Amino acid sequence: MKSDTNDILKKNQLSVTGSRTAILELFQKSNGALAHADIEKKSSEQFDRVTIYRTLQVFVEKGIIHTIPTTDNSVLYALCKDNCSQGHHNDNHAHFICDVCDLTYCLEHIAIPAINLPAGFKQTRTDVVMSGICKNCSNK
Amino acid sequence: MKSDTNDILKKNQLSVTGSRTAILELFQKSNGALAHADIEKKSSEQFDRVTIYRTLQVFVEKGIIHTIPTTDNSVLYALCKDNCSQGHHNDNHAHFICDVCDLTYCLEHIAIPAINLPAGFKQTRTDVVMSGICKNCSNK
DNA sequence: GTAGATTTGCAACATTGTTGCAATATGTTA
DNA sequence: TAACATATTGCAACAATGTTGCAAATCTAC
Ligand SMILES: [Mn+2]
Ligand SMILES: [Mn+2]
Ligand SMILES: [Zn+2]
Ligand SMILES: [Zn+2]
Repeated sequence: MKSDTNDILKKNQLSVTGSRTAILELFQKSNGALAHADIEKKSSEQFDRVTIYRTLQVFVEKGIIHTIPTTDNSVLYALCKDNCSQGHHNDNHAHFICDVCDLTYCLEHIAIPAINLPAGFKQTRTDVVMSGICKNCSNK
Repeated sequence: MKSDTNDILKKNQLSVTGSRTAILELFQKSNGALAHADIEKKSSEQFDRVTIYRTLQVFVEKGIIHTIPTTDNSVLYALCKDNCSQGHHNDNHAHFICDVCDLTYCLEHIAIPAINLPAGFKQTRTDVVMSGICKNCSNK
């Protein structure tokens, strides 16, 4: 795990630091997406808030994590599993946010369907975010 | 226009007040979606910030406006044109956010395609948000 | 017009995000 | 390994955004 995060950071020309390693591990351990606030809580007392902001920013730029839009003034982040790279994200999968447990899933296997835009519009990114009740919460 | 907003408010069992009428008119005049901050600027000196928060909240609950998720810690709002009602939104169209002019379009004519979820997941809402360059900005 | 209910503005506060800068940690080279 | 140059971090100060309680003002129904 440690050497894993190490590799990821080096591959992206980032120096290996305590906070970057820890935050990256948090994402690897987590089974869903994380909000800034989640990271702040899960790694509390460890890093400054500002460091978390900056780390997330760098990770997004480098294509290590991607963002997920929400309707509640928060942004979620999740590990990129496709081959994303500096300034070029490639994760065109859908996302699912459970209204019950609040877990956010990357639906890696659900590709985003092509959508016909009106003439003149050029799309560079498409987000599909569904919400409802997840598998776990349905079976209860 | 005035009587228009009047009707909308009454139809939704809301008392007709200055701020509600003004904010509703703002949406009607606007050709795109509005963020809370936009409304604050466009109606500055008129209403308290808190009133705007509460008005938007009520409008969403009543199905007068709908939300659009973004990846920048803000939520956008736009008039519902379909027949939405109290607690039951019906606007399943896609949205487009222009990276250049920052205008957000409701693509009323672009229905959201059905997406096959993994077994156990039950979807109640789907947001499709595209970004790129809009028609206007392409032609320049 | 009045009474009762709703809405508003204000104040106070909490949370979230940004910036500059000095101290520290990291990677590199000798 | 030690020293250097560079990148990262933490802190402080600040800005922006969001929330709550409550009294004053406004609205609706009668
Ligand atoms: Mn994802
Ligand atoms: Mn819309
Ligand atoms: Zn769930
Ligand atoms: Zn544009």
